[in-house]
Amino acid sequence: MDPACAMAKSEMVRKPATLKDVAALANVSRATAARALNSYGYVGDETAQKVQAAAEKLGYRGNRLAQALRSGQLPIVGCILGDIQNPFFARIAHDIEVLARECGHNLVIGSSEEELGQEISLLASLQSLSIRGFIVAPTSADNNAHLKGLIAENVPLVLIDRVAEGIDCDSVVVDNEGGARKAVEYLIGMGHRRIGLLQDDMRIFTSRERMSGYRAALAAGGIAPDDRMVAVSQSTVEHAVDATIRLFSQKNPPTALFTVDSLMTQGALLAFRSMGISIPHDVSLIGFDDFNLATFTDPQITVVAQPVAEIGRAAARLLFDRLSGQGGQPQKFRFETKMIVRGSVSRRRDA
Amino acid sequence: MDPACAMAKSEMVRKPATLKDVAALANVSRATAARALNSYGYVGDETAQKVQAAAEKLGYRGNRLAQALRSGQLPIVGCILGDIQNPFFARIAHDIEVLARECGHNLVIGSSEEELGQEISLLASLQSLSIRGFIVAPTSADNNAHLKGLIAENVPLVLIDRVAEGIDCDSVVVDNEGGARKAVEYLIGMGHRRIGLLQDDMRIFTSRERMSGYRAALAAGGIAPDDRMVAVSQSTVEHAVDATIRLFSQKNPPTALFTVDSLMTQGALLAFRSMGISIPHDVSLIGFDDFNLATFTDPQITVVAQPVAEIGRAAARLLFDRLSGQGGQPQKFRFETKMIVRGSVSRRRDA
DNA sequence: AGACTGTGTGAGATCGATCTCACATATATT
DNA sequence: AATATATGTGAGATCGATCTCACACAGTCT
Repeated sequence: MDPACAMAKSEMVRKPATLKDVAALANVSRATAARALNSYGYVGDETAQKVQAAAEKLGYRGNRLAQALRSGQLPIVGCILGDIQNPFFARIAHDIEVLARECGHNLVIGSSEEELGQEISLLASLQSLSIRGFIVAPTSADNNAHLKGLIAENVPLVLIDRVAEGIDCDSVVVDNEGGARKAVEYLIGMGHRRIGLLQDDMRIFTSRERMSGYRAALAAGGIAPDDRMVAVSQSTVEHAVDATIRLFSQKNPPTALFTVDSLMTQGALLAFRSMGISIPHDVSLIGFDDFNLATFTDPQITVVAQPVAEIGRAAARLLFDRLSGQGGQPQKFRFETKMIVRGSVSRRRDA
Repeated sequence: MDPACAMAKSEMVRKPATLKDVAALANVSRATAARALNSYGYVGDETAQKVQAAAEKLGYRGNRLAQALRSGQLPIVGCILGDIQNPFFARIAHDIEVLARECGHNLVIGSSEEELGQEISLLASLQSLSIRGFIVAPTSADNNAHLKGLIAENVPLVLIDRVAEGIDCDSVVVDNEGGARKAVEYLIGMGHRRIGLLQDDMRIFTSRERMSGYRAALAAGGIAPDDRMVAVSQSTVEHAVDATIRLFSQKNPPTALFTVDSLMTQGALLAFRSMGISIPHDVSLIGFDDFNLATFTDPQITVVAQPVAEIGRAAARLLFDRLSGQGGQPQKFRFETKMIVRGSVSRRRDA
């Protein structure tokens, strides 16, 4: 009556072969089979061949779970980023995955969605897997007991894109403050004085640093900071559109805008278009983080570019160095940014 | 002398607490502790509380590896896609991760980079993890013994974006042929007769289907297929640039181009710009798969959009339905595409 | 011959959680 | 009082791979 039952005898779930099966087929003990397959200790030539043949025949493929339980380590690394849909993180995730594969590891990925709670529970869940190490872009710069916990348990951790207070471990970030400062100084040099900032949540490390670069440049240019010039948004195109519209709907809107990441830059572009504001005629724009789209618009968008191709690789390299037992002081990389001048900033004569 | 040794006594690797530790602290057996924590079988109230307290105190967090070894299943699903950097796949990966998390699972991600070998070894490596199920965008439509192997071992598998010959399992794809056909018919309706196709490797399922829609539309329009109108490229912006340049450097270039994915569409855009070819004046363009950039260009690009927000969720839903024991015939979803007419196609009077 | 070393092998413990079973008690039913 | 049933608990097996240890035999050296 039930076809699944009819199938039961012939075609039922073919379980993967275990070492015991191999040993039985080769007429040796499990211990000997293990020695033959992992080539350690003494094994007779003939025996070794028998075991190899048996393993071959059964399609034996070890059980990494059992191995990991014994050794205490699963050859997997975890990676917790803000959002894989952000091309910046997508690139990083990709590079990490490639390097992990080269090192015989797999990659578990999780999005914190910039929520601390999510980051914590994700981390806990991965930690209980005896995962070997983590690469994390922490959501919060301050609130990081969970990261301290990792370090206390001696699990290798590399922070990426952002560092966290009181966490002493390997890290790879860029010079956010310097990059932001360069950008804003450039705007000031072009005659702008009412310079807007479209920034992300201040919990986030990069947002803080970029904000601080913005402030430093203003100060150096003798411009008083003005809260009306600053809008806060989440890092999505949609939120950035709204924030930009708010910022530019006031009486005395900025003459230039600095956006702290590429999704926000895109949001600003959309907002300007919908408001009929033209770049660079009506307003100048410069964004942190380069992105494909930046060269497709007219005019092309001037940006502060990060060495995105190096960040993921550098972080993965650091992690696998630790995993291979290298000790020593934590290494802290800070990459330089590079301003790419295109056409979205114009000189301002009045002001 | 060695600071690491000095540290050894006080601050050495704090191993996570095991059930045994909890049981010892609560003065009960492991069995009872397990019952108390997982609430099954009979446990005295007082005992249960003691155990809870002990677990709390030690920060006990079960070892998923050990649990998985016993149960035979690790609460992780695997996902093998072409390339997370492609926004289409990034979106899918993100949606799958979210749903996996809701179902108490983690996500292991791998890029096949469209290489069959990579796909096979990645799959083998994940299979030996006793991973519970897979979502795969198979590189090759024909060569799929590894997928058959999965099914033989009764590991739930959902194919996404592409199906594979002779593999009978759940799948989620879009109507590639219909979408491509609509696009090309639209071009024909606008008076074009020399219609170029920029396509991906023919191993790939979507590429085949889109090609076939292209051919069908030509045939229906009474246009003889012409190999000189077809260029093959890998699915990256860079390769697409080259291919487009080749295609449009010939004597009688196409008057319209249909590109089979968004990265190729971007490549074509760059190529046209570098060649001084203007859209839609000199050439009309329509791409498969919508993308952010499409609305930022001038003119905006007409595309055949896929319901990208539904694909990942649908696939994950299918997978978790299987994991929760639902049997029955494989379900095969095929989503409709939708043409979004923007400004990159112009009517052609001559021809 | 007796004491070595060098090879080869298997029995059994281990990793941590879970589950079955047997064995206690306590309460309820005849 | 005798039997049944409900409740609570622990000893030990299990998942699969690996590693320690003990043991067996070969050949070598005094």
